[in-house]
Amino acid sequence: MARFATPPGREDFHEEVWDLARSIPVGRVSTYGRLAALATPPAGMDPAAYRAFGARWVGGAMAHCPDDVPWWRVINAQGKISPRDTAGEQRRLLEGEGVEFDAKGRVDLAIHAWGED
DNA sequence: ATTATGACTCCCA
DNA sequence: GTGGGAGCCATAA
Repeated sequence: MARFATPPGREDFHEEVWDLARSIPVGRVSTYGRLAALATPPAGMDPAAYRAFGARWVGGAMAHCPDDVPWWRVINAQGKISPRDTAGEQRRLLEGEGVEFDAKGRVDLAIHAWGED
């Protein structure tokens, strides 16, 4: 499996991402791209490439994160839960924290989004 | 060395 | 608002 979670020489990138994830308050959510933007991008990498793949690396980091990391508070830029086996459980966890989903199963990022403010 | 794929995002029809 | 394609990194086969 392509655990695409490692930018060139940035195994600690995971730790930074995990730390950012731990910084997400209860009842708030963030996106892969947002966390990637907050994390330190690999030097010399094209911003466009990082924008696109940084988000994937964040996803990869979440894929095998420690148990103390609130991976369920990380969703995609569409405000939806990324297709995954435990997507239903993720939604349940978020709802348990007070995060509201609309009829389309989407989170209102304007209210619950976190990462910059 | 080449091909396929991935917890993504952006752009355009 | 929805849907499909491109982007361009690293890992696995």
